[in-house]
Amino acid sequence: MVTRQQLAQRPGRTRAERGSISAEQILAGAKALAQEIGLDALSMPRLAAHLGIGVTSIYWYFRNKDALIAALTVDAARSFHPLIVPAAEGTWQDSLFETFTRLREAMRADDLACDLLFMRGARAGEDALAYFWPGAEAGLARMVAAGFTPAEALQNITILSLYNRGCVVLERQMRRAGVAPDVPTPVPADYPLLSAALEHQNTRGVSDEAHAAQLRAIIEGMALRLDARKAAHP
Amino acid sequence: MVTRQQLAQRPGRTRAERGSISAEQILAGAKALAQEIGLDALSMPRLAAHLGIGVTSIYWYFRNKDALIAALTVDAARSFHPLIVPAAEGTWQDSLFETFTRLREAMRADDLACDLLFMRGARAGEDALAYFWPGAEAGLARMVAAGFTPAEALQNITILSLYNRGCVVLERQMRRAGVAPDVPTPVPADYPLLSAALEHQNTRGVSDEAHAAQLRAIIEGMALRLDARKAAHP
DNA sequence: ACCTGAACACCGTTCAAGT
DNA sequence: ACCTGAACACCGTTCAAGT
Repeated sequence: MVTRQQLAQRPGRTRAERGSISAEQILAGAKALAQEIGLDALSMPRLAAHLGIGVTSIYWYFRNKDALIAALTVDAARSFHPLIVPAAEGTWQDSLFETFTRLREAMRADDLACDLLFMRGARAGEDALAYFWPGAEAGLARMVAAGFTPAEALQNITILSLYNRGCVVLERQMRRAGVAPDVPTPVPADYPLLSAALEHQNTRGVSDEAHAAQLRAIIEGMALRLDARKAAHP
Repeated sequence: MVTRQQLAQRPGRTRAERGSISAEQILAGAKALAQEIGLDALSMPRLAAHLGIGVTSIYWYFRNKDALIAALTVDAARSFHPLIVPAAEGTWQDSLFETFTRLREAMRADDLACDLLFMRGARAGEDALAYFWPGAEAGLARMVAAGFTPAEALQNITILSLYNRGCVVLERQMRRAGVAPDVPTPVPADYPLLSAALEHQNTRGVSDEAHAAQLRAIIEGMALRLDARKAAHP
């Protein structure tokens, strides 16, 4: 047990010089510490100790803890924007598949970003949203070239985004709860269809194979709908 | 400002009689209080004051706050299980559409359940999962009768569940952040496709119309995939 | 067996003060 | 202008005690 007084009076802690602290440093320290101990465990005293400064010094750069979290959220959103750019080659189907596979993988590898962007976190803000536009526009262009209207193309992106968000949130919850993803769900024999279907699937997460298959199924459905519309109104 | 001492020493507060407190009462009080002030603001002292008992009395019935939250989560999961039952009549498409429309509406009307089941919350536990099985089995049966394999049918349900979860989480986040859902997203003119598509859509939530259209699009894609497979392997 | 307050180690934030 | 500790109202939890 380390009390707050002990933290502040740690040997080797001297008063920080004027100008020796910056908002960027605090933010970087908060990010590193949150990645280490988890967003829930991040506290102002812990952060101050991590940075070797007084607790209240943080308040000169961030109005309160919410403002600090908001800044972390914007940072997380920004770090994901390069992932939105669709591949230069291939069909619109492949492009969507790759983009959303990449996004899920990145999210799964970054619990902090997950928590900030999807779980408890604040919004990233309009400015962070702007980072996503170039990639989204390029993705839309692909689909419009294939025959979708802009509204249909955006609907496709929205569906895949929301599906992916659902995946990411479910997986994050399971990880947080410490549930092993590959343990099969036991189903009583009263439910023959469920039993049959769950033999090679489970409810505690989405395996890479299942995610890939589901993405492909959704995208194939979009392609078939486009074909059907083209056939109806040639 | 009401201090903890003042809470405990409120006039009219007498020592509760033996057997006058029950786990059910505490749970009901916690649920009501959390619905009123929000899950984040729920604290043991606040709950005790709400129930008119001493703070530490809660600990006789629940090992700690996590256990209390877990019980709330199971309760929330259980209250949703009647919503899973598919309608008795109509196509499998209509049945899926109605079920997931109903679920989203119920979730949007219940912030507490949202927070417990999807956001920060713990898992509901395997026993709560069992409540979903009868409805899921009935839904699977519909689709299998239409020609899907059990695995395909479960994939369909999974896709819609994850899509819906994504919707619900996004909407909860916007509500929490106090963002008005119908304010259109401003897009600079550099992105003509996005601008065109966002004229009748927005990024701050999913309108009822958009949700309905997206559900229908996903389900129609499933139907077309089934047709295509039947045509290929008659 | 059941209910309790005192006590403890935390937390976020304000404020008056140092440099 | 920037950095600080003391102080305050919280929080979750333990513990020894009441009934």
